[in-house]
Amino acid sequence: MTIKSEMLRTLPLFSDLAQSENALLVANSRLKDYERGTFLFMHGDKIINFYVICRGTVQIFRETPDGHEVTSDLLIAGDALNADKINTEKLAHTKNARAVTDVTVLEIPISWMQKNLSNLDHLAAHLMRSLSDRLHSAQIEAEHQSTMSATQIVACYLQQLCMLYGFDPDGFELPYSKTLIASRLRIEVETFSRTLKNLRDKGIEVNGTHVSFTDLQKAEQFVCKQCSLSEDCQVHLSLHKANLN
Amino acid sequence: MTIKSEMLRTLPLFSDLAQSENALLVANSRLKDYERGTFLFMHGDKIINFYVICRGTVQIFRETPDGHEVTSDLLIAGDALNADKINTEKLAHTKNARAVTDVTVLEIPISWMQKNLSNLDHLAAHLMRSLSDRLHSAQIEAEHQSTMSATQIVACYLQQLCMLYGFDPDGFELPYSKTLIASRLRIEVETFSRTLKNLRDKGIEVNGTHVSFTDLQKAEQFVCKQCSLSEDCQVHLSLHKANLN
DNA sequence: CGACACTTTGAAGACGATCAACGCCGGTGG
DNA sequence: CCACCGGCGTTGATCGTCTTCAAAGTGTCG
Repeated sequence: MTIKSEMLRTLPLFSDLAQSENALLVANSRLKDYERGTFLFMHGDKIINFYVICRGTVQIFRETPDGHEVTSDLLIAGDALNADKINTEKLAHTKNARAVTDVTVLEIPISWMQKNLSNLDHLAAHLMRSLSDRLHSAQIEAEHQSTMSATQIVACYLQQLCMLYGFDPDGFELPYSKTLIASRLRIEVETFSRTLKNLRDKGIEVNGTHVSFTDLQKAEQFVCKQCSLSEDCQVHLSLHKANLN
Repeated sequence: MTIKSEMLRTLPLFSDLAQSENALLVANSRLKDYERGTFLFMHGDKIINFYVICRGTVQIFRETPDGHEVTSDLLIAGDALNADKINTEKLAHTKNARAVTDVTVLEIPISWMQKNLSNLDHLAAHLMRSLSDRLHSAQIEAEHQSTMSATQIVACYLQQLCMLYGFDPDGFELPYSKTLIASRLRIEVETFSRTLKNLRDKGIEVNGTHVSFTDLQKAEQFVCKQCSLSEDCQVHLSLHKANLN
């Protein structure tokens, strides 16, 4: 039980909760593992749980009528899932959530959240914060999609990846398959592959799964300002470094 | 003072607030008019207020380096503005907000919101709901941008317009200039203009500013499912009808 | 070894952006 | 009253970029 309580405290979402709040959460949640490839939920399933990812990566995606897979998000440790379902009348999921790697999540019944959120001041604030952040990123991304070239989008993503995951700019390995990344960026694998060549001129070298920023300054000025560094990834960073052990 | 109190109650965001909450809000907010073309705030301005639109339309937009104007949102009566700024450390706006028509807004200091939100249970819940909804639309839109053709996007928008604004599908006038709509949809005016021709085959007739759905069934199956009707526009609808008088 | 998923490369095609020109107003000023 | 202008909308032609289709190379795992 104490393990769980400690686990909760390492999650940014629950970091500074009052003793009582923490205890309540511990009592009303459970840690669960999902094996690589298994589904947390599928399109059409009843909306039951709110999740916080503790370990691994979860892919949120939809299938288009023609059987094509469109991923709308890749969630990592520290991210909340279904936060936007707490205040809604929707009963069924419209997307699928699948474990990309082996995954550990904290599950909390949405119904419980709905009833008790007003008693959990700090948590409510964190959730709002989380929603705001996510909304912000969504808007930035939308702007990118319509403003920047595929090459710029990829450059931007690689840079974000590096910051958010705490990788070394001088050299790191892509955490996902190129197919998955391309899908996440809403471009075709072929296009993605081709952009990597163009990026060499922009100070970003990619060979196989190995990425390195060879000319940070040149890379910096190629991607948009908004993406170069944000403050709020620090929480994630510490969490990830803990997981790297 | 009672007028303002009544005004508050007509806003979905504040509809079912407790007497005490309502009173608090009345005391800490003010109604303000903005003339067509004036700015509520500009890029770089300090973030001061949370707004709720009571009348008119507000355009949220950014200027790209090359002087091009990219609108990220068009807000109408009932919509909240800056809800995502309540839980943030950001100090300055990154976008502009301009009155498209003469506008009335309710202004509430963000700093006050930050301090008192935990005492306003209902309001907090509404705000979360509002954020969730907005996030949801943003995600849908992102999906659209990468999945659908310009023609489909326009069809989808026209249909949403019709529902959200409570227009008659048999015939209504576009509420904004085509330039503005195109910008909102992140396509060029020329492209927008051309899509309108294609739409005739799909059961949507547009002449000048006049729109009419001539074949609802055909139109319906041309746009995506998610856009065909959502429950939560009812609140807006009633509000708008009140404004039409 | 062979099946299969992933990645790369090439060639063709589609779609939207861009550039340029024109018609259509509504307003302004001579 | 007319001439001129600027903003808006349409249309045509061209161009660039991304998708699509096809093929072949790479790697992994049974």
